[in-house]
Amino acid sequence: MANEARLKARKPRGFVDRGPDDVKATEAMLAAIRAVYELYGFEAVETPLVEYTDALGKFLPDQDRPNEGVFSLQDDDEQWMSLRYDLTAPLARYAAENWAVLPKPYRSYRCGWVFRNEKPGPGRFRQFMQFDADTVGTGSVAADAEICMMMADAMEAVGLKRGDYVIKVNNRKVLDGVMEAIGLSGDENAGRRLSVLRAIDKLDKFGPDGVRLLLGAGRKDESGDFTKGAGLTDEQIEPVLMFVGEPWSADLVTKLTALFAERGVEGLRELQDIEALVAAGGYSDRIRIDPSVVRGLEYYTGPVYEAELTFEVPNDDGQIVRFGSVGGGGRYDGLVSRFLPEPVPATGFSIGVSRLMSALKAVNSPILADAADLGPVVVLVMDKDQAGNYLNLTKQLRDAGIPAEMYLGSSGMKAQMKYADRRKSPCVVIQGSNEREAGVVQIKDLIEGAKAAEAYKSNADYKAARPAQVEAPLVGTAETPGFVEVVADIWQSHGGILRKPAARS
RNA sequence: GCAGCUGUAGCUCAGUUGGUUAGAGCGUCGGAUUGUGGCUCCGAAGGUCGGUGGUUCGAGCCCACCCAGCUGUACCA
Repeated sequence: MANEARLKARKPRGFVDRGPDDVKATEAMLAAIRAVYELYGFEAVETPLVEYTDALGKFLPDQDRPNEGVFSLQDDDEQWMSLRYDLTAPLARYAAENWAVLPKPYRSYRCGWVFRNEKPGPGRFRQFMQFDADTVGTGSVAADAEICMMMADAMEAVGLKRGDYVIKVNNRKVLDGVMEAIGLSGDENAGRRLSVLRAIDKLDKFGPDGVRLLLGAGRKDESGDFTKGAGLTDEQIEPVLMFVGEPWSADLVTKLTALFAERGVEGLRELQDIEALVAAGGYSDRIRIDPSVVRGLEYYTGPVYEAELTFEVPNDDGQIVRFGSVGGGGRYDGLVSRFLPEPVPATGFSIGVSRLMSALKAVNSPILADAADLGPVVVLVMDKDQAGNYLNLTKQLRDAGIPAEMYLGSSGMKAQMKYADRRKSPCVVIQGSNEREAGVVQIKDLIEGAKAAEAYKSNADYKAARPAQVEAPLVGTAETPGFVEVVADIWQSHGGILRKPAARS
């Protein structure tokens, strides 16, 4: 026994491997989203995984510790570079760098991996995929309304039913108005404003009572851990709770207008405009103004949106779970202009691809069923000296557009059958010396065969019966189809499609 | 980061007040069946008991520290 330490195969914490089913399903989902984005006239753009750290923004917590939150490395000229942690900052860099030549407003989408160097948790990874769409170069709320409508269409394109999701819209200016009204304006209250926003963000998690504690002295969770609150007085807390707890209505707008200074009123007007645009598009049942939406990001300056799934599903332990947010976004008027001498307003939305995917699994979205895949037809190797012959059979199948492979291992027939089974092959092609001399092959349908096998109790009977197995000649005639045709029939009968390249003329 | 809980075979887990050589089911591989995936039967491989140190005649079990995982919470650009 080798006792010396063997290298342990293990993937880094917070990262995931993805198998063939997952890859296929994700591709199908992305294709559906992409189709929606392109229908709206957005064009693709791809940027690198790495950006200069300063281009990712002032949003880095600490320039002295560049690995806090992001993955960073130093170039040979000592410049700090980082793996991107979202797709918005790189887009802002790209738009600014190419501002002179881009059509304006610039409408683009992009999909890709982003990285965050932080503690992973259930459903939270250090590498994950986002799918974004943004309009850069217009301050019109029509751009915000359009993006919300596009997100609603994307939700349905991936198989979510109307009512299973809602796009919630709020406005940072309105939140600012509320805080101004309770005396939290000014630089000296910036930290406290942030605490208030965080507390509001927890409304669906802890309810109004939990938020009240967080706005005041603080809250203790069930493990006994204590979270310090924003330290507001009761007189300050009440208006905040009223604001986030009350449904959006003309009445609320009137009340708030009386309370607000100019900036808050402007926010209210923008929300009303969005509401009207959404109604004109026929999306009022799916896009809702909701004063409790916050979005943590500091760079948002106006409308913010969130795509939330409304259904509940039991998890593996039988507990009821809500998926919650599968995407979000908003207006970030300051981000592009960091690089340019002129103001460049922009708005965009980001879909969390992995989260959306696990939600689609939970509701059995048809888009995933379509992605289910058959393995290749396996040509068994009965006589090792006939490899050229088997390879030729395999090629004939491939030429007909049927995924096929010759068995490349060294095991016997039984193991080859098991291999084909595990590959989810619909059928195998068998040619021993008898068949070869007769110019035929045996074709065994593994899926039908498995059904038929249940009828046999003894293994001897099962083997003798050879269920779901047919013989076919290598070359067909007018009366008898050849083996390629027989395999093609079986392939298609199990839902396989022929991948014949389009004929060239 | 903070708090609580948990680490025994690839997976799910037993393991007595601390007592000889640490078990089961599933899975994997092989055989019964030299040319047929299922079922059944037989067999095999697979373990630094998370790590290090300590207590003890003796530790999977007790103690300390460390590491990892899970749950909650914080942060989440």
